[in-house]
Amino acid sequence: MRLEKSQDFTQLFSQKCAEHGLKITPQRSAVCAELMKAKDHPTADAVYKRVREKLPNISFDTVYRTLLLFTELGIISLVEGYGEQKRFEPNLHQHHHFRCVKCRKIFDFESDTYDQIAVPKEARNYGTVIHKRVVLEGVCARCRRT
Amino acid sequence: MRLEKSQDFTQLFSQKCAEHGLKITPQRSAVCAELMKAKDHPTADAVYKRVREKLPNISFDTVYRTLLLFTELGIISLVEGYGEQKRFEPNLHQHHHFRCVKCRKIFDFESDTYDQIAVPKEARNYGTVIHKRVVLEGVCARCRRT
DNA sequence: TACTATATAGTAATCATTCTTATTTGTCAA
DNA sequence: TTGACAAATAAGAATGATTACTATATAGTA
Ligand SMILES: [Mn+2]
Ligand SMILES: [Mn+2]
Ligand SMILES: [Zn+2]
Ligand SMILES: [Zn+2]
Repeated sequence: MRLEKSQDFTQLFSQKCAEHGLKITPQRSAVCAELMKAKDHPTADAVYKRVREKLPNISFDTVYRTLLLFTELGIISLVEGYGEQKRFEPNLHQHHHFRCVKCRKIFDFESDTYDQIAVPKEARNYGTVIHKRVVLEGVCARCRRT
Repeated sequence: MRLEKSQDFTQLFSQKCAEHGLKITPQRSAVCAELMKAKDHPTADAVYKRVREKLPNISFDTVYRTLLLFTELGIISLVEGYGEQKRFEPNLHQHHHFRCVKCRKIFDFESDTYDQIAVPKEARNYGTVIHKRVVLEGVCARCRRT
């Protein structure tokens, strides 16, 4: 039985909180709910704006801390960038990215071929590989048109 | 005839400056010289400290602006990071990275196999791919020991 | 050499991120 | 159900990287 993505997320959240003795607060639940819905790779500020629709009194600090906490717990992760604002990755499934160099949007795609690429000896000598990710950079269809 | 890497760099620098009508100043030359020597992926501050050995009066601002200028001109590029300080990439040759999640060092390696991986249709639909890069993340040999 | 657009140094402003502190709240044992 | 208390929050200040400003200096050119 494959869990729904949303159940997946909420479960992971509760489980990780329990594991680490962390409290389940309305703020954390709200951030979790927003991440669950997110189809993009939002900045902390973007998440803050979205969560405020539900919890108008939540502070930016709490959202930010919560995002870092979730990253720490492995509920989400960080997307590689170029020294700009942090962008968060709510998509837990192994996947790869197409990045538009103009509008900076990041598109997800999955590829068994990419997942299975062998690690060259030269790289293996550097250390133990935990994640493999392919980054494709270019100009997205929308930006190409303009 | 294959150019030496250093000639490569200096030539590219002069050529790009000429192309864009930019002046060749001692500051720019010094930054260029440091980048040429760099074996790592230095931050702006690291470059600043190194250049000051040669030009004690150079300002951080000038170094920073010069690094951004060089990036713009394609003499160097930026390394993908996680919302920390910008790190610059003086290695122009097509290559890939092993990143240590503990010490944050970034190791270069080359791989024809990686260079030639095909772009999946799903990714092609997003836009035109310009660069392909594989990012391997893990724990480097040194950090594994401790 | 003299001219002029460009570049620089020094410094201030901005913006993301992190820290501090007083107050509030979730959890749990009684 | 209640009270104690560790943990979490809001608000705002501090930090640190990045960017903008401006008076002065200089590379390139005739
Ligand atoms: Mn993604
Ligand atoms: Mn590199
Ligand atoms: Zn785009
Ligand atoms: Zn390491």
